[in-house]
Amino acid sequence: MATTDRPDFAQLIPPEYRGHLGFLLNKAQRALVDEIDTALGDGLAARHFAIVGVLHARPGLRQTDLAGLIGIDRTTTMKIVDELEGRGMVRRAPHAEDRRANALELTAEGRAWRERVLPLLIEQETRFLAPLSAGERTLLQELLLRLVAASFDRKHTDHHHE
Amino acid sequence: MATTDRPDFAQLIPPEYRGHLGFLLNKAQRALVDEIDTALGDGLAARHFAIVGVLHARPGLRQTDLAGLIGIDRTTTMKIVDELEGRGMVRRAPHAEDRRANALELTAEGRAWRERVLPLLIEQETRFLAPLSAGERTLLQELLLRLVAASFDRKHTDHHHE
DNA sequence: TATTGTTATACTCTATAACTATA
DNA sequence: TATAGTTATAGAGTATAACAATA
Repeated sequence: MATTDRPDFAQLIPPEYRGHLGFLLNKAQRALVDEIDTALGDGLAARHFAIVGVLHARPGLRQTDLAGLIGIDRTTTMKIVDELEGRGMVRRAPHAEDRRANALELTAEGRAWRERVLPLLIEQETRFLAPLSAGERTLLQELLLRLVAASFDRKHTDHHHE
Repeated sequence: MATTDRPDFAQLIPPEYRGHLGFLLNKAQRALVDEIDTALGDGLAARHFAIVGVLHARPGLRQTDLAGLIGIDRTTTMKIVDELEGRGMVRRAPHAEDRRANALELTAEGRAWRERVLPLLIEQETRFLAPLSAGERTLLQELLLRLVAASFDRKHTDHHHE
């Protein structure tokens, strides 16, 4: 149904790994992110776009909240925000209610970059998902969402008796 | 259908990311690998088990072939094989037909470790996949396999005219 | 006391470059 | 010339520990 005029490239994957979930998740994730990073170019990566996307939806977010939202450490967030600020895409404004905190905002340039690369990323994701039908794409997303939500559950439900 | 006696933990995932494939793949992969690494303990990780599993199925494999099989660089393979050899689980035997090459083999201890941890890993994967029905698990695996195979295809089909 | 941003530091995973011994 | 293993090194990506300012 997909590339029937070619050899079956699933054969490139060793049989021992075809059912190995960790392997498949790892390869799928790296392939997608690598392709996105290549499409973005210019030293900017999927990670940068992720933050720009969040700030577009939630302007004024604190750095710590941003870190919690995307599930990485505050100090890791620092570095990415530094890079975005260095390119003039993000501004660290003083927070109105807490003088310790930064209120993160997109600059006009940050918004423009987002508008510019959004079609590229959609095209990239479309190409990556091309082997699946529309229904399968939705399904894949839903299945992954349930797995991730359950793992969040396990992690956040602190087992104090350990 | 899954944990109906609890709040919906999908809410922990920011709405901006619920449909973000890269985010979901990333979190799913890290959650699974982290849980496996914790279950294994003792400084051994999913990566070590992956190599032991391959050598169990294909004794006498060269290091370079092993690297190609699991899709990581030779030099990365070196380190993991070093660690396994240091624990007496893998032996670098001389290759019968090529004096440059190593023929990698599991030792008795390597086989014993594999037998010992295999149930742990199955239990871990079962727990991770618990939110999905049996049919959904098979489907997830199949969808991921098709995506990974297609990305291998794109990578191995060299575009000489670039 | 606790939290925000920050810095310094370290650890993991991965790859590139170059060496050596074979082929 | 090319390849297998190896070593040294460097780059991402991530986290922990500790500090100053503020809560």
